[in-house]
Amino acid sequence: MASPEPFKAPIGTRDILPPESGRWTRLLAEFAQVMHLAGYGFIQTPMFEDIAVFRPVGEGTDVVSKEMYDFFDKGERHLALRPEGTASVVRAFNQHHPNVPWKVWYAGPNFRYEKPQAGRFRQHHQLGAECIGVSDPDIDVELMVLLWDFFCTIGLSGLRLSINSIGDLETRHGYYEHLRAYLDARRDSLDPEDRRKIDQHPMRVLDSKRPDTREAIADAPTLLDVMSGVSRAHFERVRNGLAAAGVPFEIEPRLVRGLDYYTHTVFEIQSPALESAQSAIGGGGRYDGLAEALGGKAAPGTGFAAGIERILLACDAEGVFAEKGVHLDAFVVDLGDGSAARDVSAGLRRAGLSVDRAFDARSPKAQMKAANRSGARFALIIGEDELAAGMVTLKDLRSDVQQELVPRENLADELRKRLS
RNA sequence: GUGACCGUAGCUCAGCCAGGUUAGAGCGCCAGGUUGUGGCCCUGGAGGUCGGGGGUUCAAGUCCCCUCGGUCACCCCA
Repeated sequence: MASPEPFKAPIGTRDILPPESGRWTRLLAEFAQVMHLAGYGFIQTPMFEDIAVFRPVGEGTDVVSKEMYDFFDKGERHLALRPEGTASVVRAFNQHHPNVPWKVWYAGPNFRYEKPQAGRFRQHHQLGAECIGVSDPDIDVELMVLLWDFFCTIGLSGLRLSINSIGDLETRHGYYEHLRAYLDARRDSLDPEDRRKIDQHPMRVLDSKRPDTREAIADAPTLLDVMSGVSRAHFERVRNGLAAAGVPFEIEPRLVRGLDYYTHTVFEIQSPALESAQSAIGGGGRYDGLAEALGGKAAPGTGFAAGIERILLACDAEGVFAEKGVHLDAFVVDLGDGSAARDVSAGLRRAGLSVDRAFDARSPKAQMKAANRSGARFALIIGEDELAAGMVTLKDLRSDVQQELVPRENLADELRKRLS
C-alpha cells in the first residue's frame, strides 16, 4: 500500500457519481433550455477572483467575513474562491462592456467555509441568471417567472415565493435611523448576537430566528411604510407582473437576504417539502449599485441563484425528477477473442447508436449478465457460427421475444427498425 | 465557531449495554449448476488492520481518553 490511509474528499465536499450524476446533467439541460427560450446566453467566470471583488457582498456578512476561502498565489495576489456568483458576473460586465441588456446564465460551484449539514456544503453548486443594464421592474418579474417555471418544469410543486422590497439607498438610510431608534429602545431584550447587528445592518435583526429577538421586535416598523415613491412604484409593478404571470407569491416584509448589495426587489423560493433547516432553494434580487461598487460605471442589475443540491433534495422529498437508469441501445456479447465486439461496437457508435460491450473475454453467462445489467435493449451475440455466417444473434433483453439472426452488414438498420 | 448523536465487508446493518475460542447477516460482486445465452432459483467463493492513535486488562469490535470523519441543529446561507 502506497499510503496507510486512502484519501477522502475534503470535508464538506463530495463526489457525484453515476447514476446520481445523470440527474445533474439533465437538470442543467432543462435549465439551459428555459434560459435559452428567454434570450439568456451562457457565461462562465473563473472560480476564483481578486478577493476585493467580493467585498461588496458585504463586510458584515458571514459569507465574506468568516466563510471565504482566500489564499495568496505565488505572485502574492490575494485571491478568493468565489462564495457566490453575482459579483463575478458583474466584474465580467465591467471588464468587457457588453451591450445592454446583458442577459446571462451560469452554473457552477461556490465555496464557503462552513460546517456542513443537511443541504449545506463547503463546495456547493448553483444555477443562476443575471440581467445587467435594465432598471425596468419587468426584468425582476421575468427572472422570478423563469426560476419559478424552471422549478415547475422539473416537477416541483408546493413552492413558496416570498418577495420584499428593501428600497433604494435613500429610503433605506432614512429607515435605518428609524429602525435603529426602535431597536435601541429594546436593546436589552434582544439576543446578544443580534444586538451587534444594530449598527452594521439593522435590517438583519428583523430576519433573526432567535425567539427572544423575534418576540421583542414583533411590531417593528417596516420599510414598506416609509418607502419612496419610486421604490413604491417599482414594487407595485413587480407584484402586478407576478400576478399577471399567474405566479403565486407572498410579501414578506422581514425578508432581507444575507448579501449587502441588494436594492429594491429581493425574493426567495422555499420548498416546504424540505424537512431540514435549509428550505430555501433559490433566491435573488436587484443590485443597482453593484457595478459601480466594483469600479465600473453605474448599471442596474437583477438576478437569481438556486442551489442544485437543495433542488435535488426537494425533488427527492417530493418524489419527482427521479434518477434514470443508463440507456443503451445494445450490448455486444463476443464469444471469441473480443475482436468482433470491438469492431461491431465501434461501427454501431459511428452510426449513432449507443453501444457497450464486455471485455476480458469473459464467459458467455458473465457477458449476458453484464448485458442485462447495462440496461441495454438488445444483446448482440457473436460466436463462431455467427462469425462464419456474417450474422449476429439479436436478442431482446426486455421481452421474451424469440432471438433472431440478422446480417452483420445491416446491423445498424435492423436495430434502428426495432428501436423505433 | 458552538452543541448533540454516530463511525463494524462495496452498500444497509447485527454484535457493544453484562470484555473471553477462527467477527456475522442481507444486498451487491465473482465462479459453478446450464462444455454459446441475462433476468428467477440453488451451491460455493472473494472481500474486514471493527475510522485512526493511546490507555485499562491475562484478554478490547465491546470499557476510558484523544483524534479524524459522518450526520443533524445553532449562526448564516443555495
